[in-house]
Amino acid sequence: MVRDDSKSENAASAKSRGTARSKKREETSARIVHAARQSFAKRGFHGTSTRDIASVAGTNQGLITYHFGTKDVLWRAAADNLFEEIGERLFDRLTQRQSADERENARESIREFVRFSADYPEFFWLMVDEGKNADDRLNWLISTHLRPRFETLSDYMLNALGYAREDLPHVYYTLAGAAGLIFAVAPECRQLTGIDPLKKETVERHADFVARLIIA
Amino acid sequence: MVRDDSKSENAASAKSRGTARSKKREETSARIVHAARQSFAKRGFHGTSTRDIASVAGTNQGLITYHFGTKDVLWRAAADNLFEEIGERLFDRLTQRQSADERENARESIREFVRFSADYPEFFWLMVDEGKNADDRLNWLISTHLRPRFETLSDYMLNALGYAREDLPHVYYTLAGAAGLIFAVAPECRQLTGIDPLKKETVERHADFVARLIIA
DNA sequence: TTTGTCGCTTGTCAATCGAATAATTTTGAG
DNA sequence: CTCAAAATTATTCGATTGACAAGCGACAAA
Repeated sequence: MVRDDSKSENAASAKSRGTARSKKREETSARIVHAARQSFAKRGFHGTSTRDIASVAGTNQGLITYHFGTKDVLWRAAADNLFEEIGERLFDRLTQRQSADERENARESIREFVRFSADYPEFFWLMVDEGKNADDRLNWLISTHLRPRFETLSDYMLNALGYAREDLPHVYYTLAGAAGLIFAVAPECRQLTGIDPLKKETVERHADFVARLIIA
Repeated sequence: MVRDDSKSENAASAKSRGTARSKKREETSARIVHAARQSFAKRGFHGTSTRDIASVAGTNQGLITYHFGTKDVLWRAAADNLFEEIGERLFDRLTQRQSADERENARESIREFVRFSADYPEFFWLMVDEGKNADDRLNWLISTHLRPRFETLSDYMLNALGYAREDLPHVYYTLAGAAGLIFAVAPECRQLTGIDPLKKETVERHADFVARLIIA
C-alpha cells in the first residue's frame, strides 16, 4: 500500500516529526534514492529494475513500493536528489564568482563547469537518456529542473559572456556536450585512447582545453 | 532453431546465392535490421524488446530468432549496418576533401561533421548508451568499429589540423560532444529553447558555430 | 501493560521478456 | 506435379518485471 501523501512530501507528519521512527524512515528512503540514482544513471530508466535498486540499497523490492509507490515516483525522487546536489555544487559557485579580469573570470567558470561534468556524469546520462523521447518524464524534467537551470545559465551567458540571444541554444548545448561527453563515456575513452578521463590531471587538462576553446 | 552460421554471415550459401529465395531472405533480414536500428537507438539495448522490433518491421518475434538467433546478434547486426552507412556518409567526404585554403578546408570538415551528427543522432545515442558500461558489447563495438574510426580521425587531426598527440582525446570528444548533443536531445531542445535543432537553417547555424569555435 | 500504528519482509499476481519449439505456408529443384 | 527444404507464423516455456497484499516484529501512546 502506498503511504499517505502528506508524509510522502515532507517525509514526516506533524505528529511523527523528529521521532526515532521518522528518522529511520528518512534514512531508509535516502538510501533507496541514492541507490536509484546510481542505477538509473548507469542503466537508464528501462534498463533498471526495482529489484536491482533494492539490492544495491541492501533491502528488498517491496520496500520500494512501500516508500515510493511506483518506479516512476522513485525516478523523480532520484532526479530531485541529483539536481539538489547539482544546484549546491555548480550554480552557487558560478553565480558567486568574482574576479578583476572579466575574461579570465569567464574562463574559470567554464573550467568549473567541466570539473562539475567530471564529478557528475549522471547529469549527462540523464540528459541524453530522457532528452531524446518526448514523454511524460521529459516534460516533468524540463518544467521542474531544466527550465530554471537553463534560464539562470542563459542570463549568465547573455550578460557575463556577452553572447547573442539567438546563439544561446548553440552555446548551451555546445558547452554541455564539449564538457561532458568525455566523462560520460569514460570506459570507452579509457579503452579507445588509453587515457583515463577521470584522473585529476586529465580533468584539469580537459577543463583548460574547453575553456581556451570557448573563450579564445 | 538457429539457422546455419555459414549462411548467417554471408546471407547466402553457395547453392542459394542469387536465387529469389536468398533475395527474400536478405530483404526480410534487412527490414528487421532497419527496425532494430531505430528501436535500439531510441530506447537503448535494455529498453528495446524483440517484439517491439518485430512490430516495427511488420512481422512477429519468432522471425527474429530464426534470422539472428539472439537479441545480442541482432544488436551487432544493427550496429554493423549503422557504421556501414556512417563510413559511406562521413569518412569518404572527410578524407576526400581538397581546397586551397587549409584553414577553411578544416572548418568545412567540421561543418560536415556537424551535419553528419544531425543526420545520425543514432551514433551519439549508441556512443553514450554503450560507452558508459565496460561490458562485452562495448569491447566488441570498440574493436570492430570505434578503433579504426578513431585511428582515421586521429591521423586527420594530427596531420591536417595540426593538433598535438596528447590532445587528441580532448579534441575528439570535445568535437563529438559539441557537434552532437544538441541533435541527440532534439525533443528537449525544442521544448526548452523553442527552436528546432533539426531544421535545416539551425543545423547550418550550429555547424558554423562549432566550426568557428574549433578553428578560431 | 496493553494496543494499535509504523517500518519492513515475504509471497503472489498478471504482464512481459528472450528464447525455443511446433505448426503452417511458401518456394524451387527434380 | 511432387515434395523436401526454407521462410514464416503460432505457440509455449522459464525467467523477470512492476505492483500489490498479507503478515511480521518493534516501538510508542494510552
